[in-house]
Amino acid sequence: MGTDRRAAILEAAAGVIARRGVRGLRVADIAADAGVSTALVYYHFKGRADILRRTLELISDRAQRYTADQARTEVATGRVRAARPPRSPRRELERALLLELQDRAEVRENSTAWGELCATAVFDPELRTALSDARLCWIDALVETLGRSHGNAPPTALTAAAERLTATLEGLSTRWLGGILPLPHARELLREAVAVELAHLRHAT
Amino acid sequence: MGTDRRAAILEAAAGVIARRGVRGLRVADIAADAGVSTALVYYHFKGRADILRRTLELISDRAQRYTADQARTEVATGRVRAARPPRSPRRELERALLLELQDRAEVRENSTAWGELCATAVFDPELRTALSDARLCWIDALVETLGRSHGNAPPTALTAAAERLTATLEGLSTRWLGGILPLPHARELLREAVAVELAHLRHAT
DNA sequence: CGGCATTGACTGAATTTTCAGTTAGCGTAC
DNA sequence: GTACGCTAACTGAAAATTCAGTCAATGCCG
Repeated sequence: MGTDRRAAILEAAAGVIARRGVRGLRVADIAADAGVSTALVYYHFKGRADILRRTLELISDRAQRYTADQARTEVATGRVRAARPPRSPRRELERALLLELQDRAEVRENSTAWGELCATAVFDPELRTALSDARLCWIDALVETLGRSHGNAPPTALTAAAERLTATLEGLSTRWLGGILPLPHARELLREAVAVELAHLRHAT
Repeated sequence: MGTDRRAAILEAAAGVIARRGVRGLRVADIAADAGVSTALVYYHFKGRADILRRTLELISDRAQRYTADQARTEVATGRVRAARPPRSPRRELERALLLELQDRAEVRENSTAWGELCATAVFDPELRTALSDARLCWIDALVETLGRSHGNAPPTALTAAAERLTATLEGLSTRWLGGILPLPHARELLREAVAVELAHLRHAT
């Protein structure tokens, strides 16, 4: 276990992807970024494709961690100070989604890499399945959150809302990362999207 | 003006991008696809990067053309048979957006290439500006459509709705092309998104 | 008209660059 | 002494880009 070099290589890969994109990802760059020889990369990984796959896992784990941290925090505080007023469903939903629209380096990197991997997956069936799973999981989580506040709405309506919200989030994220939509504006649009969808759910009940 | 070879090369480039992605774009492929020597590609264009830029222009022109054709058709028929009942604002908006979600080869190709170029633009400032213009133009068109039916809503609300709808469309399109969202479902989600946003606009007035 | 110069479109065959992937071996800890 | 973590230097193939010229058309002078 003396080696965290392997992990460093993956971190570096995520960084390079965020900086130059999957298209611009060269094994030599990863190595340089990790302060390591290219040969070591091949010592630890099967090849470029393998690195990509593992990096996807890293990215998706990180995203998982965001939301997990979030949930854990809520539960913990909920338990400790039971007197805290329950967060409104709207707030809860907003927070869950806005986690992906923050100006923290980690988030930005993650979002960029995610976008790249989505784009790459269009032409790479192997990435596709993994990505598909991740997205379904993400949608399920949202549906669950929605269900807690609008459990009486038909399940298909909940799913549709979750699908639209994640799609909207991805679209906004692309624009943000593409530099044509300032972060605050993106966040505002997303908040409104949540409000709009929730209003619709209430009306549909 | 005797040469449409140059245009053929760009058409071919769009096709190759849609088929293999920007990363899989080889100049030799473009040439082969256009039935031309690779050298000719360099005769007409400065290099790979130049081709990419010009192809983005082509793609965005094509998208423009869709909507222009659409608008022209509406105006024309409106003039000729004035008795035709006016299309409901919702229908009009739906049609404009659903144009990008069709199973026609031309549309699929254009959407795929568009997605690829968006993804590329995140890392290429030169592409970025062009893309930004195209998107603003697209949003303006939507705002205008929205304004015709909800002119009394505050302009910022119209813009926000248009921004959200285009973002949602792009997100759905990505999923469709990525093969994780069947086309009919994507279309249904988009139709609902329109309904949801319009309801919100009405309420906000 | 008919020959000659010029030019733009175009090509096949190099040349150069770029990268993923390999090899041979060094140090060191056990 | 051997297994492990690691590197410098290399290879081979795939692509990008350039070169040296062909060909067909156009203009122009006599």
